[in-house]
Formats: sequence, C-alpha cells, structure tokens
Amino acid sequence: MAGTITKRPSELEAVVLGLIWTEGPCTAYAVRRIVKDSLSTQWSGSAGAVYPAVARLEERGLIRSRAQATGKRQSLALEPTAKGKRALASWLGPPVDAGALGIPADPLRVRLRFLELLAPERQAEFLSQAITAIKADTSRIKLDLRKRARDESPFEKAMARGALHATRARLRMLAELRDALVTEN
Amino acid sequence: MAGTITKRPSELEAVVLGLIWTEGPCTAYAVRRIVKDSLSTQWSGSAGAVYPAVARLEERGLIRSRAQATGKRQSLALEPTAKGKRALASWLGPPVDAGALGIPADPLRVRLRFLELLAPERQAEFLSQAITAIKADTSRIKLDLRKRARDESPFEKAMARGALHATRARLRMLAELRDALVTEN
DNA sequence: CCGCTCATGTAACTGGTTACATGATTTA
DNA sequence: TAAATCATGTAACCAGTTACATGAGCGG
Repeated sequence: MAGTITKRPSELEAVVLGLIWTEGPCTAYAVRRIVKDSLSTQWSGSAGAVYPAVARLEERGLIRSRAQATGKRQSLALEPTAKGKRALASWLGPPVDAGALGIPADPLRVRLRFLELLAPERQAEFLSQAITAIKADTSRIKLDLRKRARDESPFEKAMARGALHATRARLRMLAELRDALVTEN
Repeated sequence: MAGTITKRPSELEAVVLGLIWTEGPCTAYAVRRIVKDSLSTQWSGSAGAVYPAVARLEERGLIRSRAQATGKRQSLALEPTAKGKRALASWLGPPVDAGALGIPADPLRVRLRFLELLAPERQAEFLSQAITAIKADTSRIKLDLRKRARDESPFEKAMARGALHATRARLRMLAELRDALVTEN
C-alpha cells in the first residue's frame, strides 16, 4: 500500500536502481557491465553482486521486469516502478544522507598514517610509486572526459570532474609529504 | 615457520595492527576508541568489528597479548610480533597495493550521477545543503589540524591535509555543478 | 551509591567478494 | 567452427554492521 516504509537501499542497490532508470529499460547484464567498466573500483560489478541486488529490488517492488527480445536474443528488460522512482529520489535527498557527506574513505591516506613505520628509503619509494600511479589516473580521467565531452550531461561531467579533483587532491597530499620529508633531514 | 604465507589483512585489520604498533602496547579498547573517534566515518569502531579483528590478528601470530594492570584495573596489552611488523610493512608496500591506488569511492559523487532525476529546485536544494555540510567539514579538519599543529609527525599531518584537500575537491565538484546549472537555463 | 568510562565480548544479520556453472547468439 | 560476448544465475565465504550483554573501577 502507499506509505509502506521501504528499507533503505544499499549504495549498490541504489546505483543499480538509478542505472535502470537512466539507461532503462535494460537488462541486468547491461547494468552489470556499466558498474564493472566504471573508472571507480568501488564495486566489482560481479554477477554475484548485481543479480541478487536486482532480485531484492524486484522483491521490494522498486523495479519490474518483462521478457523482451533483442533480435533473436531473449532477455529480461528492467524498469523502475513509481515506487522505485520515489525510493531513489528519497535516497538522493534532500535531505542529503549524512553518511554521504562525511569525509570519504581513502586507502592511500590510511597508509600514510603508518608510513613512518617503514625505513626512510622505502618511504621515498612508496611515495614515488604512488605519485606515478596517481598521475596516470589523472591522465585516464582527463582522457575519459575529453572522449565524451560533446553530448555529456552536466551531471556526468560533474561526476568525472569530481573524480579528477579528488585525484589531484591525492597527488597534492603525496607531494606535500614527499617535500616535507626531503626538507626535514 | 619463516616463509609461511600469511593471508592478506583486511583494511581494518591492517589499521588495527598499525595502531597497536604505533600506540602500543595498548588495549583493544584503546584501538577501538581511536578508530571510533577518527574524523573518517569509514568504520564504526564497534566492538563487533574490532574485537574479532584483534582475535584474528592474534590467531595469525601478528600480535601477542599479555595481562597488565593500569592501577587496579586489569586488561590485555597488545603488541605486534616480528611477524606482525613484517606483515604490516608488506601491506604498506612498496609495491603499493593496486586497490589502494584506484580512484577512491565517494558516495556524494555517486549521487551526482543521478541528480538529474530530481526536479530542478530539488537539485539546487541538494547542492546547497551538500555545500554547506562540506564547508563545515573543512572547518572541522582545519581546527583539528591547528589543534595538534605542534608535535605532530609529518605523516599524521599529511593525512589530515589529505583529508582537507579531498574535502576541498568535493566542494569544487559541487560548486562547479551548481554554476553549470545556473548558467545553463 | 549512581552513573560514566574502561574493558571485553557474542549473536543475528547483511551485502558484498570470488569462483563456478550453463547456455544461447554473434562475430571473426 | 571456434572464440567472444550476451545473459542469468548459484554457492561458499567473509568481514563488516547493529544490538545486546556483562562486569569492574572510578569520580562526583
């Protein structure tokens, strides 16, 4: 019935629901591919994550599926229900979820806290390796940005630029520490 | 025996091990408190996470515990074993773990991708709420930085400044989108 | 003596992970 | 026709989550 309180979706469930909305009607496989190929390594996009998530969304009445055929190939086309759209809007906010606002996790930043435990030469090696890798990330993101510079919505662009800003921030963090260590001795 | 391949620790396990090393010998409770009170909301620091992690570390011979008494209060003091120190050094790298280098997750960035699904006025509200909250974060981090500006190691400082840079990056992402939406119509 | 902090845990649950499994269709 | 891709799933596992539970010592 209207007004039933639906369980808050997990981040992945929300992403799957969102992709079904923006890309859909589409197959679970298509969603899976998008998640898998996204630059972020947040989720594996494995079948073992996506299909159960889709099943949960359908159980909760947030999406519905119907058989379809793309040429000779048959598959299940997914699309959000009205309830699903409300659920995603409420997940998005406002009010913006407090958990989404807090300082985001960064495994590299965590490692910096314990870097003092390594010998100085290994510290330096750590930093130069990390800096090289992160620089490669910025190039990858820039390329991705340029590649679809034309038709992209301001939202997707903002997301990609957000990733770029975040990556530059990490680079700054690493460079600052390297400089501090050099000038320290 | 030497050369036994130990299972790669989870991020939390590594943090617990690292804290036991840098803060230790200390109790599991002390570790729990540090994780809980850290600015990052990455982990809850709940007993249900920390105590099992400590138990796993001890099972694997990475830490050892001995009874101690702080005044009349008795507790278990934890400290890393030689094997534990090697395990942490190997977790830290170099070589730096590939998973630690990839573009870090950001629940706010994820939401931007789907923001187009909201009505324009709700989009604006979302952005202004988020910007306000993130600005508060920058203040909190700056305060934290100033508070312990004196005796802090360059590593802890780098970590805090990394969080600051990351937060500013998010702010930039949000402000850019807001400006793009304003000048769009 | 009452409430707070120190201190250590357990139980039920959840939603991810990797790996395995199957089969149809398309493309080189 | 062989390999790749589309498409959908399952099974075992794992490390977190919240909530519950207990008890000692310390400070007002």
